Amino acid sequence: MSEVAATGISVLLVDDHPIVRQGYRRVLESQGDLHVVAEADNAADAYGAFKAHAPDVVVLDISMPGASGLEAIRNIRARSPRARILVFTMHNEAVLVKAAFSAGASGFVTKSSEPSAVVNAIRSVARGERAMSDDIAHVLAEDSLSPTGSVLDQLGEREIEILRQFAGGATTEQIATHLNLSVKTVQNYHYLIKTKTGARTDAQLVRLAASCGLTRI
Amino acid sequence: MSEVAATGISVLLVDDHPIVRQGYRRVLESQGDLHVVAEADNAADAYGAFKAHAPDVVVLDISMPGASGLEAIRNIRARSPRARILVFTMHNEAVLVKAAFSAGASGFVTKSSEPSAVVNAIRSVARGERAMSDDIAHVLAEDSLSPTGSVLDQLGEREIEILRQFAGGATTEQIATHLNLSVKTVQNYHYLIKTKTGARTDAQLVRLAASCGLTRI
DNA sequence: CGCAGCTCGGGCAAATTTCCCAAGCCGGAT
DNA sequence: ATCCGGCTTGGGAAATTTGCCCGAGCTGCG
Repeated sequence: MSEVAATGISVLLVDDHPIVRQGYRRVLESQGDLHVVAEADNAADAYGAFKAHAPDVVVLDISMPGASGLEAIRNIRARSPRARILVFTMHNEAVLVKAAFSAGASGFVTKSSEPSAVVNAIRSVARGERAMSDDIAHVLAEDSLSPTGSVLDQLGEREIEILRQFAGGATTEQIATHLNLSVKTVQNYHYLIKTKTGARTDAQLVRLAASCGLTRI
Repeated sequence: MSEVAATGISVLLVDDHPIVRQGYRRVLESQGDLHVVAEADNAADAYGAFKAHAPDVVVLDISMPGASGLEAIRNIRARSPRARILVFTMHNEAVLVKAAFSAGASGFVTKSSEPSAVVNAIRSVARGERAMSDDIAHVLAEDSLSPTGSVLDQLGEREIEILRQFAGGATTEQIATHLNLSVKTVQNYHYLIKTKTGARTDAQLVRLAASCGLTRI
């Protein structure tokens, strides 16, 4: 860590908005110990940039067009398990946070955070620690009744199938017919899936399903 | 206008993310002729800041919690018709663009734009010209040629705002609180939106919103 | 002026969601 | 073999939401 302080921390910035990247770059560079060595504007390029520059920390917005940011996390971590990834986004849904961590993220910071909190999170992640902003800790705490891992791992096969069809736009009756179940059973699954994933609304469920690749939009 | 060039252009930044504001500030200040004289993190404070600092240009993100950014535009313009407002957001829906201009915006630039395009737009707006980024011009052009308007064209401004928040994962109560409406009204809008768009389930609504660029997954 | 459209909300029956519960089944642990 | 735990399937009842109708205020427009 002392050598980290001496060398500084190299950062790969991944965000699809050029001016936002530029702004972050300036904020980070002004810190003295943070150096943006590369940028990427989509999930696909993120891994290439990671390979090429081996940054200490990847700062990435998971709400990007094209492939999900969660995919990018898995992609990078699968091939470089020591990668440190800090998710930096405006979303603060518990399901997303859990999905990001189980995909291999080291930290999760919202854009509502103070700049100082963001740079501190980058330093924490660079040291190998987990980091999250206060608001994220709060939503996780509220949510804190499912200690189990990946969002989809806690779902059974039937639940996943029903989630897929639901997120695809099917009505409860259609799902019941497709699967030869009673409407009541499908309703119960619907409820179960929501509680298991921590989604509070159907919209969050759809977003979750989409971010896990369960459905395409 | 020559005195504008001599004095520089004063800017009020309105965005709800502190670090994003800080980033923009640095990018703009680095131009030499642009000076950020004030910031606001919500629509309600925007007018107060405008009054206090009389900036040449207001740069404002319309996707903020609380009152709609469109409200803020109308608010400022109603009391200071000479105000120059540049909308700066990640959304690129034709309906939103048209709503912003008819609310009194002088320009509309997306965050996908190059930083140079953004600063040039600020300068154009400061000169009293209309400004928009290339992608916005493109969607407006497409929109004016399309015989069958977008699904979103049949929705009112409030409906679009509520659809955006809903698709983003907000609960009915959260939306009601954000927009200072009764829960009942939000429920009615929810229903209206469904019937107008023909969506049968909330999931279909989310997919529709996503495919129109109203929200991102 | 009148009409149309948007915004905002009340009302009320019907439907759905939210929880709690039970039973059958199956695989693994004891 | 037996028990435990998890998955699957559904019933039931209270709480909430939806579906649809309504009116009122406001604004812009012919």
